[in-house]
Amino acid sequence: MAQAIRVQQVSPLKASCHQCSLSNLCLPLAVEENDLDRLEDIVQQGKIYNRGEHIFDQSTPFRSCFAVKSGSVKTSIITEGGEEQVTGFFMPGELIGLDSMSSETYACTAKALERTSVCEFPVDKLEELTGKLPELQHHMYHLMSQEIQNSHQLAMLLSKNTAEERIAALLLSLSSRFRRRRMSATNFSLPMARNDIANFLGLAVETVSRVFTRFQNQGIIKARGREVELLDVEALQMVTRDFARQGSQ
Amino acid sequence: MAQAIRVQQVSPLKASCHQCSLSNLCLPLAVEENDLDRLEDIVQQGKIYNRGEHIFDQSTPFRSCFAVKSGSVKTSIITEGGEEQVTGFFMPGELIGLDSMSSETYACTAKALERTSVCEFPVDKLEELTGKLPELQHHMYHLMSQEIQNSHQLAMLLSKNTAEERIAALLLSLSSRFRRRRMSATNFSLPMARNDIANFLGLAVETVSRVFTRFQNQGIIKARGREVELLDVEALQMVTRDFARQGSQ
DNA sequence: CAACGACATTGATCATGGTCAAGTATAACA
DNA sequence: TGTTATACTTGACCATGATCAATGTCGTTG
Repeated sequence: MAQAIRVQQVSPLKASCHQCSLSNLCLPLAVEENDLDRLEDIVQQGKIYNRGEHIFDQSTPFRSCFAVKSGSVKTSIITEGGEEQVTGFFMPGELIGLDSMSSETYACTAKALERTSVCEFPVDKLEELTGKLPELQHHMYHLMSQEIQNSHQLAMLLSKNTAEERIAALLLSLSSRFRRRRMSATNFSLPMARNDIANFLGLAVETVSRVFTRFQNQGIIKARGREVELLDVEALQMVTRDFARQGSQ
Repeated sequence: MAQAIRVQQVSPLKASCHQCSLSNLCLPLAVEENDLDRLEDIVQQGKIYNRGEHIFDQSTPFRSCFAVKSGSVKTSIITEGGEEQVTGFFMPGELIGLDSMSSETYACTAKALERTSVCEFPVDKLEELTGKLPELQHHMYHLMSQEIQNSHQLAMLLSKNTAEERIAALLLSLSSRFRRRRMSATNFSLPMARNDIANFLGLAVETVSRVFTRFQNQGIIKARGREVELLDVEALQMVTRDFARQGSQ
C-alpha cells in the first residue's frame, strides 16, 4: 500500500491514465481496462505550460494531438494578413489538434490560457493503435465528427445570431462544460479575455463589454472581470432562441 | 474487348471503383490496387437522385456516408425554429456524412441540387475496413480533419469578412474545385440558387445579388442566372484579401 | 403561347454592431 | 508600494448589410 503511493510520488509525470480523473471524458473512455496500458505506452503525460505559452504553433511540423489535463487552452488561426481567428477553447479532457490531421503542419496555434498541463499523443503511434483497437478508432471518429459539428454550430451562430445570442450561447456552453467536470455551472471564472471572446464570436471587444453589462443590468448574470455568476439560466436560454449546442464545446 | 464493354453495360450500377474516373479524389485514392476489391465489397454504387430529392435527412438513423459520383449536393442543418443553415456544397469525389459519425442520427440533411448519383458506404462496414487498411484509416482521418479546417475557414469568413470578400472566396473555391475535376475553372454553372449562397455565407439574398452585379459592373465576372464566367481571377483574389482556402471545399 | 410560380434584381430605409476616442480598473513588476 | 502596461468599460458617431417592397426574368406546365 505504502509502496504503491511511493511509486506514484517518485514519478509524478508518469501518473497513469488508470487513475486519471478525466478518464471518463478523455481517450481512455473508449478503451477496455486491459487495453489501457497500450494507450499509456504511447502517451507522454503531464507536460506543463505557463499562461501564454504555446503548446504548438501553426505551420510547425505536426506530430501530436494533446489532451488537456488541467487548465485551459485557446486555439487560433493566424492569416497571412496577421489577423487572428480564435477557433476554440478547450477544457480538461478535451482533445486538441484534430484539425491538423490532414496536414504536414499544425493548422492552428494552441496557447495556454492559464497554467495548464497536457498529455501528448504522437499521431503515428496513435494511428497505429487505433488500427488495433476498434473501440479507440470509433472514438477518434466520434471526436472528429463532434468537432465538425461544433464548428458548424459556430458558423451558424456567426451567420444567424445577434451579439446577445452569441454571448448567451457561449456562457451556456461554458456552463455545461464546467458542470460535466463537476464544477459549479453557475459560478465560474472565465479562462479567456474579453478580446478572445470577441474574436471567437466575431464581435468587437466593445460589443462584448456592452452585452455583459446589459445582461448584468437585466439581472441575468453578475460579472466582475472574469468572475461570472449566472443568476438566471432560464433567461439566458431564452436569449439563445433555437440553439442546440447544449452539452458540447 | 467487346465483352468487357458489354459487361459494363449489362450492370451499370455495379461499375467498379477500379474504373471510376474519380478514384483519384474519392476513397479509392488511399487504397492499394489489390485492396480495392474490399472497398468495392462494401460500397453500393450508383444510386440516383433527382433535383431536390433528399439523400438523407437530419435526425434519421445514421447508417452511411456517401460519395458524390456526379451532380452536386447541399447539406444543411435545420434548427428547432425551422431556420436553415447551409453547411456545405459537395462536388463529385467528395464525401458526405462525416459530421454525423458522432451521433446515432444524421446531423444534417443532404439534398441533391441537380440530378445526382452517389456511392453509399455503410459506416459499420467502413469502420471495420479502416481497421484493417491503415492507409484507408489514415485517409478517413485526413478527410475529417479537412472538414474541420474547412469549417473553421468558413467561420472565419463569416466573422471577419465583408459580403464582397465572402462571395469572391466562394467563387474562387468553386473555381478551383472545378479545375481539379478537369472542368473549366473560369466558365461554369453554379449548381446552387442565390438563396443557398446567401444562407451559406450568412448574407441576405439581396446582398448576394447586389454583389454579383457590382462585380459584373467592375468587369470581374460575367453572370447570367447561374451561368458564371470569371473574367479577372486576379481581381477576385485581391478582393479576398488574406484568404487561404485555395484548393479545398 | 399564355400564365403561373419560383427565382433574381433593384431601390429606399433602417438597425445592429463596428470604429474611434476617452476614461477606468486591474494586474504585473520594479 | 508606486508605476506602468494591459484589460475592460462607456459614449458618440457611422457604415455595412438587413429588411421591406416592387419589379423583372426565367422555366415549367396546361
